[in-house]
Amino acid sequence: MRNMVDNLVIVESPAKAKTIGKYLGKDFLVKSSFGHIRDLSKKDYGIDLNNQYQPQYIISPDKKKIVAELKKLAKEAKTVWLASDEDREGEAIAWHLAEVLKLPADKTRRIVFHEITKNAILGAIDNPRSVNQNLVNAQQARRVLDRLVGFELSPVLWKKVKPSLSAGRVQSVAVRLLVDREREILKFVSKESFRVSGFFSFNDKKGKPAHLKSELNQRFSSLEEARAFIDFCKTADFLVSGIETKPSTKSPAPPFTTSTLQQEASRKFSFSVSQTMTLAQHLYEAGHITYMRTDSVNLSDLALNTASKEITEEFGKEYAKRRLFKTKVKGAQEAHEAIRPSYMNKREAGANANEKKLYSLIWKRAIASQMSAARLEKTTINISISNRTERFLSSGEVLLFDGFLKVYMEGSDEEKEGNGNGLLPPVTKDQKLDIDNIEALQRFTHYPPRFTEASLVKKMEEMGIGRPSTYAPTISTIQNREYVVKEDRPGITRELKGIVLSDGKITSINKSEKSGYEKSKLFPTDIGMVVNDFLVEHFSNIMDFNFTASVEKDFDSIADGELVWHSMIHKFYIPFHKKVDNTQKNSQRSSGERELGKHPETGETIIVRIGRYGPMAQIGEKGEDSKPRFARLQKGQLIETITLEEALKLFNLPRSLGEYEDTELIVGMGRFGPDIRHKGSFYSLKKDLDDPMTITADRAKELILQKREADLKKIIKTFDNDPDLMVLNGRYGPYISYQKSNFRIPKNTDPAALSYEECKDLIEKAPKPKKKK
DNA sequence: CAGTGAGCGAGCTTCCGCTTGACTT
Repeated sequence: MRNMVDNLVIVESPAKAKTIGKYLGKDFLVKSSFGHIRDLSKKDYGIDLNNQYQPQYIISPDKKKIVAELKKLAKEAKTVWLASDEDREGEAIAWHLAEVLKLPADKTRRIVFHEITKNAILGAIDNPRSVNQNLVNAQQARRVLDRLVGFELSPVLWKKVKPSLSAGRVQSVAVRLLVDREREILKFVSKESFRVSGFFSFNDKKGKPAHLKSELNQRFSSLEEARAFIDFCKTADFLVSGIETKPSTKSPAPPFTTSTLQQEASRKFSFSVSQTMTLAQHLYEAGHITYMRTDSVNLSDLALNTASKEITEEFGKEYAKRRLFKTKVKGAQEAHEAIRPSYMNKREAGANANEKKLYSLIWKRAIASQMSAARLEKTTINISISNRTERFLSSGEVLLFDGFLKVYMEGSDEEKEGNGNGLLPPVTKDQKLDIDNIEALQRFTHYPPRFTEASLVKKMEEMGIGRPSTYAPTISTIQNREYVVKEDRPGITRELKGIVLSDGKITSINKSEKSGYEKSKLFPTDIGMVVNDFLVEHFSNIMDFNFTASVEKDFDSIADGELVWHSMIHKFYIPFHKKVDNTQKNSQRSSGERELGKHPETGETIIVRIGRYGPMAQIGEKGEDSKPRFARLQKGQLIETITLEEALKLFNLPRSLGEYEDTELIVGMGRFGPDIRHKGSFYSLKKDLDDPMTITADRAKELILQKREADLKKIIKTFDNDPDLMVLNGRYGPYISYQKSNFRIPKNTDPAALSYEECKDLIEKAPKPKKKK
């Protein structure tokens, strides 16, 4: 048995516990609580509405074991150090620990540190305090408010829209951002203009021919205007009227926070936010990086010093520059450092290719943040046109000193357009220029971009909605609820009108551009839109983008001891609950129903709406002797935008493709999208490849044969005496399939060698399936 | 899991923020 240890330190994360344990030595035992240990009970909201909103806490089931262990250790220890994070949630964790472990005040110390360095931790031990009850109360208010909002709003949706839906302070506003943006895009009308580019030639001082590319400082709104201008150019003189050089500098971005890491990993590697977090978690647990859920851009002195040393050694003294960054984010709590390598001189780490990529990104960003600014020189050449006020401009940028750009350049969400980089040819002032050609080309304004997971996180962070620990889960939730889908969508190729002046003649040119291609973008669904509109109509205060900011102000007042937390909740809850009640009783069911028009032949009304199984179109109504007909909407079609013609087409399904193997082949829209039905089996069409409206019988047969072959490959073993039992190969390896249920095979078992009896035995002994939808 | 588009009515769903694994078919 181990000797009792005098000092028990409790932190939130086990990886942190390990590191701190090393710094504190053998008089201290460092353990972790694995985050919160208690939460509100789910019964009756877990809140006593008649008694000042008293929270009803229960130990979370998955924390029972750790709580029992901590209880025992706390009893044995002389002093218990509560070292959870220094923010609202961390303070609450410390308080819950003190309550649950029944810690007497005289043997309990609350300590905090923002960085995991020996000095910071020893300093914290020297400066203990007690639990700050005001801050705890601010957290309780936050928790109770979120529970009340979520658990009162969601049931309204179950009744008025669809079961199992959800609403909440954070997720509903996230969806609203997407719906609002989608509507902006839907009503967007792109404007055309004509951009004029001039290509000139001249002989430089040595008489060598050189070329200069430039752009007119004005666009024309029609091809006619552009043509008139270019026509004028035929006889005009072009002269370099000015050369302007301006020095400029570019400074590095701050080191990563959770949100900026997610954005960069998305831009540079196309990682989803949850993928980024999983990789970062691994790097953290392996000791390669600091904590990955943070809103701070701060670096410890130790990190600053080692970064400076690394930069000086690697690139030279002139590349190092100590920089301190300040957060600009609303409501940042800054309990940790920025995300950085644990050891700044370690250039590579990670167990696989993706971890290595992410680590390298973190290293570059952290190192770059401590490097000198890049120095540039930007040159603009002005080209005047005789008797015209317009000018052609040509610009170039020369890098004088690369500075931080030597290691890292931040990505951008905006697509870049045009020239403006690189060296310019050696023109001199008053140089006369000859026309190579002058071209006018149609341009179209583009609608605002749809959100990616990462750009949505960025927006949420800017608005102070959600926390580093919840960005990824929130993004998952709104997709799981099917408020939003992440998809690629093909764009269109657009023909561009244009003319070109060359050799004194103007001719038409044909060019085209790809437009509107969307890669891994978030699209709101019909359900998302209907739920959003319902909530905006009935609960405009919760859906207001400033709701979180305004309650955060109240939480701050509670933390400062200026506001009693349950009074704040009461003031919110009374009118809110009244609205909930009123909406439950009086509001209409909401299905997003929209009338598209009448059937061209029968005159029946055609509507689209959300039905029990999702968005659908309906012809006619239920009457004494009339039965309505139904059809599912296809992927990418929205209730809000579908046309009568498109809706009518949906009723062409299911359709017959003739006979195959003496049985009819039918293509239709099934629960999982378009499919082929044949002999009681279903064969999914390949998305983006097959169109149910046009698919041929030959292609259908091909799909059937492919599926049959794939199924055959899945079979490892069958048994003649019992066709229900099979050993199959699945996504997670071999498994046993029996009467539509699946069973695991223990590791180190050869699936092909299993006998019938062994299989039956495994089925018998299998643990009962857990409840799942 | 492969239809259907409403209905007996029981029993369930749901929030946000802290943390990690466990484990899927």
